[in-house]
Amino acid sequence: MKAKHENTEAEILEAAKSIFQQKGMAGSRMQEIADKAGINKAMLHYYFRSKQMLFEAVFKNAFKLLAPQLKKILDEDTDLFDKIRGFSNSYISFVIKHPYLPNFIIQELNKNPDFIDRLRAGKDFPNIRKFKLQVENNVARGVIKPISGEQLFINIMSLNILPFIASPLFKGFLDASDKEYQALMKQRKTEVAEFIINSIRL
Amino acid sequence: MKAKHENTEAEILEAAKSIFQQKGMAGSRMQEIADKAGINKAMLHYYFRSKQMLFEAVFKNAFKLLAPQLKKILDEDTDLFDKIRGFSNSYISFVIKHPYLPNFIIQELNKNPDFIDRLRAGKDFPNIRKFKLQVENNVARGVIKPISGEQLFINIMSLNILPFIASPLFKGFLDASDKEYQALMKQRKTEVAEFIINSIRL
DNA sequence: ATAAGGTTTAACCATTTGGTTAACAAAGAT
DNA sequence: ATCTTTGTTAACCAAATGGTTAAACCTTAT
Repeated sequence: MKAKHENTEAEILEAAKSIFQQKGMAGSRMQEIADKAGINKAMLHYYFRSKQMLFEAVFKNAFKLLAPQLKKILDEDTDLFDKIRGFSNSYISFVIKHPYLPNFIIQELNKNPDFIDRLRAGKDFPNIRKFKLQVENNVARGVIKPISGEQLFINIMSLNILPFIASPLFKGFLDASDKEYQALMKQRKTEVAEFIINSIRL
Repeated sequence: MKAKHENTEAEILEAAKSIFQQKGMAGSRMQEIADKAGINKAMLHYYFRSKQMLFEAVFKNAFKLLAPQLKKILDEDTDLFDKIRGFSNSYISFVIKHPYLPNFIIQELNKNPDFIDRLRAGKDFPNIRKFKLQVENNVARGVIKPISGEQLFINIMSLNILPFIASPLFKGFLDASDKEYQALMKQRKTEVAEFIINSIRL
């Protein structure tokens, strides 16, 4: 074997992802990432030069995972109602796999809004154009009440994303245990889509 | 005058609020807070002992500002639909005054979920019981479709809060300028409430 | 006036932290 | 075999950072 670790770079990225997504850029320590990867701290710099560059690698990877989720709702060619149901359903599965990811992206984007420009340059950046047309078409055909694609998109995202991002706050207000809150989220898996569809259906 | 600054403690809190809410606990520097307050760094420790205690003072103040907003929807005695309209309308004004506050609370609660227990001890902690009864009553009277108070509460919060928390992300997806996004938010001031009411009204 | 009290500051301190270096190890190339 | 390249480590470094201290300052009470 050439290396003690099979794929050091990937192991660093995995550890960095875990630490960065839980503690954010400012709250994460290079030493902690190295420890988690079971690797000498100098290796982080050997492979990624600086904390900033390691962070950006993690961030881009995270965004690459999230983008396809959004593409489902923005670019697919399915019926609008099915789309809403499909997204709400699959987003929850996604969050279970990557609990810290959406919040991580939103937070670091808040602290560094110009990241979005660099992301937009990437080919797989989600675009709302097609979704807008679909909504306009459904409005014109009298299938749904008048609403702009932007507002509907924001509504769908909000109803699906915030319950996970703000779970400690909601757990507090609802006085719900982890288990109870999880049950609420499971229930939402179908209920959210119907909530949205009920609102716009004519 | 006894002091160079009229009310040093308040000035520190104001500066700390500004820095902490923008950069979070981990990303904030005591020196930066002192500079912003135009005050020697030692004063921060003189009045608040440690960064942690200064942070908790800021956090409690922030929560004290947010709680009454939620009380409006949870405890007031107005009609359900008016409540939804009233909250959506007033929340946006609140966010304009305190742009970083809701995100700040959600973030720091995520990093420190046991904060919520300490907050719950306070007298003015919002409680959903009354709202649940109101929703159940409206369902029973056939005014709205069947929905649990919890889910409706989560929906109202999500639709109102996330668009501000995730504004850089949404601006990116919608390819909207600051001005355009602000216009969308203004439009939501009334539209969100109708979106919710449309969904549940029988 | 001056003693006493809280308030403020500059200088200082110990620790943490991101980053570097020089030496070492392992594998392939010659 | 040994030279070269790549990967890895322990030790180190300078800067940043939260926190402390001792002296100075200012106001009020005596």
